[in-house]
Amino acid sequence: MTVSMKDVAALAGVSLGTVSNALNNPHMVAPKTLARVAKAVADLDFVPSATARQLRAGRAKVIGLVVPDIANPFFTEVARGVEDAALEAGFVVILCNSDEQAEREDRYLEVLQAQRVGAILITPARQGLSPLSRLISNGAAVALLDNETAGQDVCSVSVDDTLGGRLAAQHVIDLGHSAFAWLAGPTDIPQVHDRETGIHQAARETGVPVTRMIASQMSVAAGVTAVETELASGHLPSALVCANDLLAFGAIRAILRAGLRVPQDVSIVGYDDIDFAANAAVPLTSVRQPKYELGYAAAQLVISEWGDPAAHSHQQVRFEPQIVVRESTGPAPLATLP
Amino acid sequence: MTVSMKDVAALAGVSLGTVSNALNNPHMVAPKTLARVAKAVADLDFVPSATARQLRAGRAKVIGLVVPDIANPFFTEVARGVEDAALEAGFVVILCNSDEQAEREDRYLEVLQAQRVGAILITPARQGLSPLSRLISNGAAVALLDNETAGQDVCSVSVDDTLGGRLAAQHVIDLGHSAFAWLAGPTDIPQVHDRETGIHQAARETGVPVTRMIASQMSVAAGVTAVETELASGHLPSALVCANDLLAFGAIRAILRAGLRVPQDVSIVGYDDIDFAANAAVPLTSVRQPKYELGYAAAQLVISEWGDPAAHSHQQVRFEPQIVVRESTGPAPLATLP
DNA sequence: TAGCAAAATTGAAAGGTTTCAATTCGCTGT
DNA sequence: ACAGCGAATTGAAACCTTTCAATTTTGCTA
Repeated sequence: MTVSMKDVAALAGVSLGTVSNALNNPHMVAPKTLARVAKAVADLDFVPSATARQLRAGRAKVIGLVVPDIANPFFTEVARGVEDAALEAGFVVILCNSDEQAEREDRYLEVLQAQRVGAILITPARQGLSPLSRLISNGAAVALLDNETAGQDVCSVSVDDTLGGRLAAQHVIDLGHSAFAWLAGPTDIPQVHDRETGIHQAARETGVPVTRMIASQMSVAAGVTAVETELASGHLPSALVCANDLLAFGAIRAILRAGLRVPQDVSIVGYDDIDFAANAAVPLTSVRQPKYELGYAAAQLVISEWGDPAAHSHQQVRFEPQIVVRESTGPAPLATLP
Repeated sequence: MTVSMKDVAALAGVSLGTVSNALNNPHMVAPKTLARVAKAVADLDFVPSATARQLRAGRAKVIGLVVPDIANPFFTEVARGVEDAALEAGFVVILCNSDEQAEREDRYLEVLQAQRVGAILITPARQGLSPLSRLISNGAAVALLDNETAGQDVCSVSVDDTLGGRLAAQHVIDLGHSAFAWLAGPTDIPQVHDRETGIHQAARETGVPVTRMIASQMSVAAGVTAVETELASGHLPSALVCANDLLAFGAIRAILRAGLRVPQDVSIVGYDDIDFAANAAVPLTSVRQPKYELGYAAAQLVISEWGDPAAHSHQQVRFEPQIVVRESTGPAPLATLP
């Protein structure tokens, strides 16, 4: 049913080893032999078994991509970058949604170990890389995605979230807002933490007060809930910086529903600059992260480590975010909100 | 470096075959032996090589998921369903974005063949399943995702797009709009075609005229462009049914930018009911597809075919869409638009 | 306690590739 | 014509499981 190298060898009238060389080291087989093998391959429609190759090699040209949630447009873009880099290098990507649950993450890491994957790209669900160490000692090239907490034992690719936080805060401060709120997500997410650090830095340096709200998740619905709660208590200042774009969209939704206008009454800043931000009903001012590039770079890193582990030295690649100003932010209103 | 069954066998003082049985057929090994093997497995931290298993079996517990674009929230949700079903059954998902390009699709199909994947879930970039036949004859279980054009040679899981189109059209007709427009995507996309069929059916049955616009892609940006062009020519009726939610968001954006209101001046209906639709600045009326369930069902189908190909008969599973009414649609305005 | 069936275990083959030491081939220079 | 040499090719081992026929052990019965 499935055609193997043996069939090719038989048809071409050469040995197994020669077929293998024709495929992988063409320079060491005579041109006429090469042609015969090529013809046999074509005639039989032969595609070598990656499985067998991997068994021999001990590790697979496979990248395990472990992300909290592929439904988050940020990770979707990252995944595209990873996938493109992988395809170019003949790697394949296994998709693993951890849902931020350590248990599910562990499950996947075990699966990836069983697959003997050559590389892992992960945004860990929790601090530390202990569950990864087993994989690493088994020879997998690991890189941390958008997370550099774990230090220098592995590669990491991230965006400077502290800077991003500063940029967002500085933008509303520059617009003249005399106070603003920070809509954080779950505080145990490192990215959220770093953005908050940047925001506090900017606030402290300029003396502008910042209040803090917490959304239960990084989702539109959680943003709606958080802002509606705040509106009910009547404390919302004239500008709001959100931990990501989804929360920002939720905030806009809640504000419009309350009969207020964006940006005339409240300015909103998002974070991530997802695709949709540019064309939302109210185009969103946001901190852009080079998402695709992040994924692409991360994949290249592990692919190169895979290619020559000895020559590899772990790197911490860090991208710079930038603020993209659109219609959801504007000058501070003259009067205080009701 | 990597620990194999041989190591386990040695430590437990049994043969290879016994270890294998202990792992896969525990009922046929004596309890005390089982315990010894289990202890050795635990002590050595042994995880069996999926690669070796696959080589022996001739096919891998792997699902190749080939979609046009994982960045489209529809497919993201589908992917989640596929992934969950896969994980439960001990399968792994390889992510393949075809970008609707036949060439890239072919590339991936070859990769999947090399991997000897046991199953393929695909939304084909073009009609017919000729490029798939090789995979099928190699024993892969194939199911068509959201596409049933190819007939009865394979399983398929889809949503009744014709019905969906009818529902969308009927909704605006019920609201009293005396005419409406259909914003289609690329006409060679089967789903778009079927939705259009449903729309025409409803229009014909009720005698309400429908005009047709075409967006170059199924994206927000393309929606903006298409509607702005139409607005410039001044022909936009008071209701607009869009081929998917992204186009609908683009339409809303263009309409708001033109100084019109949604739904007071123009009602907008989307299609897919992506996550974001419920919480957009203007919550979107949309035709809901059971996306997650679609993916989950499709994965179960191929997994079951994989498990017992002989007992399997190809099925065409078809889900029913339903319309979800939100704030982007309202009664027809009394006056004609300027 | 011999004899037997059932239960448990073993050992070797197979699956498709890569690798590498060993062999053969084709020439060159003498 | 032939030694010597590099180039091309071969054959077998190794990678890690699963499978299954063959063998050994166990637990009974007569």
